[in-house]
This record gives sequence, C-alpha cells and structure tokens, in this order.
Amino acid sequence: MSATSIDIIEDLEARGLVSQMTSGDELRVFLNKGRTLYSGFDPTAESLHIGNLVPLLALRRFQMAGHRPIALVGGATGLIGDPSFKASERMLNSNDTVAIWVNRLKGQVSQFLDFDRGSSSALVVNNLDWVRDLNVLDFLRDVGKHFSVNAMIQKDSVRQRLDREGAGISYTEFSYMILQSYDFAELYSRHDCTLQIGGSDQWGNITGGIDLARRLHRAQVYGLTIPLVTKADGQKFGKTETGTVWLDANKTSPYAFYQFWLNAADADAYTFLRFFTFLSPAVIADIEVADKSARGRPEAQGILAKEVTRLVHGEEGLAAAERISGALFSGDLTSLSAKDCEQLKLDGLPSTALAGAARNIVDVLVDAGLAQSNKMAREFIANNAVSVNGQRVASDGFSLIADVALFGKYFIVRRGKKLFHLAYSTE
RNA sequence: GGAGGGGUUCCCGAGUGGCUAAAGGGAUCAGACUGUAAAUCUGACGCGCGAGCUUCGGUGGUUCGAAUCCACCCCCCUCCA
Repeated sequence: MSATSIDIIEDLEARGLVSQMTSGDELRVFLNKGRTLYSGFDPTAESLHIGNLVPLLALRRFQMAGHRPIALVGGATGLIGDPSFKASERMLNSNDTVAIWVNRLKGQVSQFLDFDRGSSSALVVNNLDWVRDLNVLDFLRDVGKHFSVNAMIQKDSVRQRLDREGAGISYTEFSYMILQSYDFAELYSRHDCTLQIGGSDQWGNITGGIDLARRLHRAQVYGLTIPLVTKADGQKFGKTETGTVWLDANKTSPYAFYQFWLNAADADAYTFLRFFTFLSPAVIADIEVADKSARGRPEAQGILAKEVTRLVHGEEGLAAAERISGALFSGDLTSLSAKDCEQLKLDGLPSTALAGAARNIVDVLVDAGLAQSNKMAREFIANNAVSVNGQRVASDGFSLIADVALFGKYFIVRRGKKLFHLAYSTE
C-alpha cells in the first residue's frame, strides 16, 4: 500500500474529533501506511441526518489521507436495533422497510466518498450480505462462544438499561453488540479492514469487534471514536422546531439546511467548523480571532452554512439557499420582482397554492404548517408574530386578497422571526 | 408459575372521588432586548371564536360526579421458583 500524505490522527486531534482510541501511539504508526477502515450506518430512518455527517466526513478525511474507507450500511443490524445509551427498547421495523432504507442510505453515503481513487477507492457494503446466511447454531457456537455475558453487562452502553427501574433490555437488542462485532471480524477477513471508527457511543461495540477479530482471526485491529456533537448550552444537537435536520433534500430543503447552520450559536460555530468542514484548523483559528476582534455579527456562521450546504447539497443547492435567505432577510420584500417570487418557489421555499380569491390568515397559517391549530394561529397574531409581505397582521380577520399581494398573486407569510412561507394565488 | 411495584398531556414527574385540562421541572414556540447569536425578562404551550368538547394503557362497570373506586384484559419493572 502507498504511503499516506498527512498524519490523519494529528488532523483529527486538532479538530477535536478524537474521543477515544485503542493503543494511541501504536495506531499512529500503524496509519503511516494506507489502511482500510470502516464505519457503520444503521437504517433507522429513510435518510441520514446531520449527526451521521461527522463519522461520514471522518471517513472522507481518512480517504483524503490515503486510506481506504468502507461505509457499512446495517441491513442486518438495522433489523435488531442498537441499545447503546438508548433509554428504552425500540420498535422493530419490518424487513421491507429496512430494505428500502438501506438503499437510500447507500446512495447518501456514496455522495461523500470517492470510488475511483486507486487503492484507496471507497466501498459500500451491507452487513445483511453475511449475516443473512448465518444459522443459529453456527452463530452460537462459533461467535457467541467468544462473548462473556459477564463482560457484556459491564459495558456502559447497556448499563442504564440494566440498572434503571422501568427500563430493561430484550435479548434481541442485547445481541446487537455481537452482530456488530462480527461485522468487524468479517470485514477484516474480507477486506483486510483494520480500523473501525464511530461515535463515542459506539466504543463498547467497537471494542467488542476488536476482541472478536483477535479471537477468530488472531488479528490486531483498532478502534477510534469521535465525540458526539454537543451544543454549548447543553441542548440536543441537530433538532429544530420542525424536527431532525436530514441530509435528504426532500426532507430538509437546502434552504432550511443552510438556515440551520447560519443559526448556530457563537459558542458552537468554531467547533462546528472543525467538525463539519474541511477548512484547516489553522484557517478556522484565524476566523475565530478575526471575529473576536470585530464588533457585531461574526463571520463564522456564514462560512459554516456555506461550506456545509455546499458539501451536502452542492453548488446549486447552496445558490438556491443563499438566494432565498438573501431575499427574505436582507431587507425590503416589496423590492422583489415577480421573477424573484417565482424563483423563491423554485428554490424550495415552502409554498402553497391558494384556491379561492380571498383566504383568511388563520386558515393560511394552519394550511402552511406555520401554526398547529387555529388557536395557535390566533395566538401568534395576537402576539404580533405574523406578517404578510412585510406588513404586520393586526387581526385574525385579515384576508389574503389581491390588494395586499405582490404582483397580484404572491403573499410572503412570516411567522416569528425566521419562519417564512410563500402563498400564491392561482386565479 | 408465585409475590410485589408500575403505565398521567412532547419528556421527566405530582395528583388517589368533585376546588383538575390536570402541580412542578425540562423541552418547544412567541414577544421585548439583539446580530436571523447567547443570556435575561414576559407570555403561550389538548381542541374550539365561544358556550363548551375530548384527554390520564384498553374495555366494561359503580357513582349525581372518576386520572382517582371495582372487574377483566394488554404492556413494563423487581424479587422468588
């Protein structure tokens, strides 16, 4: 294998991306040559979300450093459910559902990796391919025998499920760790995969795999975990009012995605730059210094939003997101042209068509999803939180009629400071 | 199989016959202040314009009246076998 171009561990450490690793110095030396590594992504939904982006980008960082990344999509493990640090047992998803999600995820992870890069070309695999044909007796005899239940119940990742009153864990989920361990051993023998990376919640599963690879194949393999992304104020990362921030443009538009990053707190922005972009730690440090010495609004969030949106949605997605953001936030809505309004719709600003000639604002808010109920809609209006085309809506009797429309048909409805919706008349 | 404990509004968690749409905390949302930040303060937080209606694992019952009492069922936890 070819020599690697940069010290990947050093880069990861400079970004704060290393949580734990097995035999640190040894691993550093081991990575002087191009190696094969993997990270797993379980199909728990039809799309990955921004939390998955950190290990995914880490795979790419390794690839850029000359290593061969394998993205494993958990067609098998997704049928079981990872109990690690989960408060309670989860519902099982059907085989069909998981199979569909596997395909979606395969497509998503592929976007971030290079499949034409010689000896470090990426690989996407599905663990169902080798787990499907295992039979129970062989599994219990050949694999299960290597696991000590005593050791398994000591793992932090399942402790709270065992200790906590009212929780508990099924044998199904308890077995998850064994399946993931088997994956590592299998990837070692199939692809000479010698390193597994994952979120820090995966430490227990990863070390399980290291032990199994040694026992089954007398192999020395390694593990490295990445810190889970946390926010400075302690709140959960990756959620907005509308829910999870997905990588799928159909579930979270490039515009919403861009806005998510733009709204990062100052205290988080530089950490996120290190975690979610390929800007070098030195450049990021410069940005931070410049922001600190400047008054007013920092640059970091803008750079962050631009970089990550480009990474996930490409130049076109970024351009659309910036067009909408510029139009809505940088001043006078009435200065928009008819063409601009049409473009907002094309760019993915949430929009609805209005059937009748005049529509009551309360109905519009509810239909557009800007309010959950008529009652909430009225409350927003009473709180002065609603405007149409830049004009405060003073009463819940307000109607969207041609007189207040832009170009006779467009209504830019705003609820709160940041939530916009385009309603347009089809008459 | 036996004994005990438990399932309350998004989450945690009080409530053990009317004063309870249901304490308190968290999360979330809005307003003010700002920088589409943080912190802080104020308000909202089942549905309904409203009279009111629908909620406390499920079903049936007792009662003028139940989340609270009874019966059966489902699910979870702990201990014993």
